Amino acid sequence: MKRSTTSLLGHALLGLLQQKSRSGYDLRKIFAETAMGNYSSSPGAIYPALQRLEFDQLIRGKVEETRGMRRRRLYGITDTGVAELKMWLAKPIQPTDVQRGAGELMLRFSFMEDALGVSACIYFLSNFGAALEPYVAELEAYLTAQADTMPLSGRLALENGIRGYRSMHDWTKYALGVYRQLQANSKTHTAGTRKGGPQ
Amino acid sequence: MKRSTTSLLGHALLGLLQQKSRSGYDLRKIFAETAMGNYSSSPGAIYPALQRLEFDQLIRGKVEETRGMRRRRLYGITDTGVAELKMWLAKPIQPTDVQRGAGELMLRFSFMEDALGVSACIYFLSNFGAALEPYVAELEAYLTAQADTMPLSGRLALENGIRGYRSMHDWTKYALGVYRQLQANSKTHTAGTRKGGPQ
DNA sequence: GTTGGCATGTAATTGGTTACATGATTGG
DNA sequence: CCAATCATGTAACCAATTACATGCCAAC
Repeated sequence: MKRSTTSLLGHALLGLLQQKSRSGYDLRKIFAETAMGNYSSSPGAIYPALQRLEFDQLIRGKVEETRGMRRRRLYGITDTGVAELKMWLAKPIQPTDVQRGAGELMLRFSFMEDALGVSACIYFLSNFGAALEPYVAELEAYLTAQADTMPLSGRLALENGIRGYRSMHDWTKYALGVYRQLQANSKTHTAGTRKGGPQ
Repeated sequence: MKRSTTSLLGHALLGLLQQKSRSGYDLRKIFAETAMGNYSSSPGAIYPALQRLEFDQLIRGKVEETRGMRRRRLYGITDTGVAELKMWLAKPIQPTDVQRGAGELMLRFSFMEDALGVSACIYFLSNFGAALEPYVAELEAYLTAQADTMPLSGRLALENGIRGYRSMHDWTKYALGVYRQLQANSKTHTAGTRKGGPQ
């Protein structure tokens, strides 16, 4: 057993463990109860994934004894794990990433600020927007070209896709604005306004 | 080998084969080149899936000889296949369907008109909208409750999700309008305007 | 003292990814 | 004839789903 690659779920776990140490159960609850509902959450997925990450030395588990609690294994990220996470986060955006629904890109973005900082987020967002534009254009071209050969429900489904990607594109602009303002603020008053900003 | 369940890819193939008979290569091209890019398209996925469908008698393949073309196996859907497809399309919408990103729901909708007719589409769209509303509300509640405990990029990612679902909700209303109008038209002039409608 | 939720795991099966292999046919 | 593309497949590997199993601790 040599192991080397890390799956999408593995990276999601890495990202969460970089925020703070957690147990497998904590992680399952996050996937089950929070807005990250689009990931597995079943024990048969989480625990093996954690074992793989630990085998690869990306995380390390310690049985959290004492404290009157049930025995639970707390996982923390290692330096190697942080490095792997950063590499994953910093990967350039490929066209296929956006074709496949952009779910992985959004996951990466949600961990990005803590791991890579604000300027990396800005860079990512502008690349993301630039990747969305031609893709939306392509979908629209396909729609106008093929509209009369496809069934109405197929056409409407495609229109939904276009709307979704356009909304995502709008969002990149909005998020860029938020980050640019945050960057400007941190330059004017040298230290203040971490977390929250104006209103 | 008994087989009985059909995967998502299998249902996508069934839906496409219900429109018309196609070869494995045709199907691969559709996944690779059209807006259905969020499905596999690799030969290692398509051909085994077709074999499973044929084993289950949901489709039937015939080598299309003659015609000066290379040998290719044309698959057509069977009556059993149509029945399975209709069952899948008619399944009630579960909350998990929308949490998981609604991709499967949109796939079902895109095949729905041909297989189940306009009134089924209307029924589906109104249920879809009804399922989206509380989910959007839940996400928004989570955002306002947790906004200050999450990193900014996480918060923004969540906002993107909310925007996406809201756009989908708007779309269900738009699509409902299109179908209602189509239904009204087909009642006034008893026969006309199949495929295309006004304009 | 037993029910129910916390917490961790494993085994069987299945399906997808990647990569490779092969042949036929058309176009230059 | 050679390259590209059409067209179909297979094999190794891996990860996720489902379902099951277990054991602790708290509360009633």
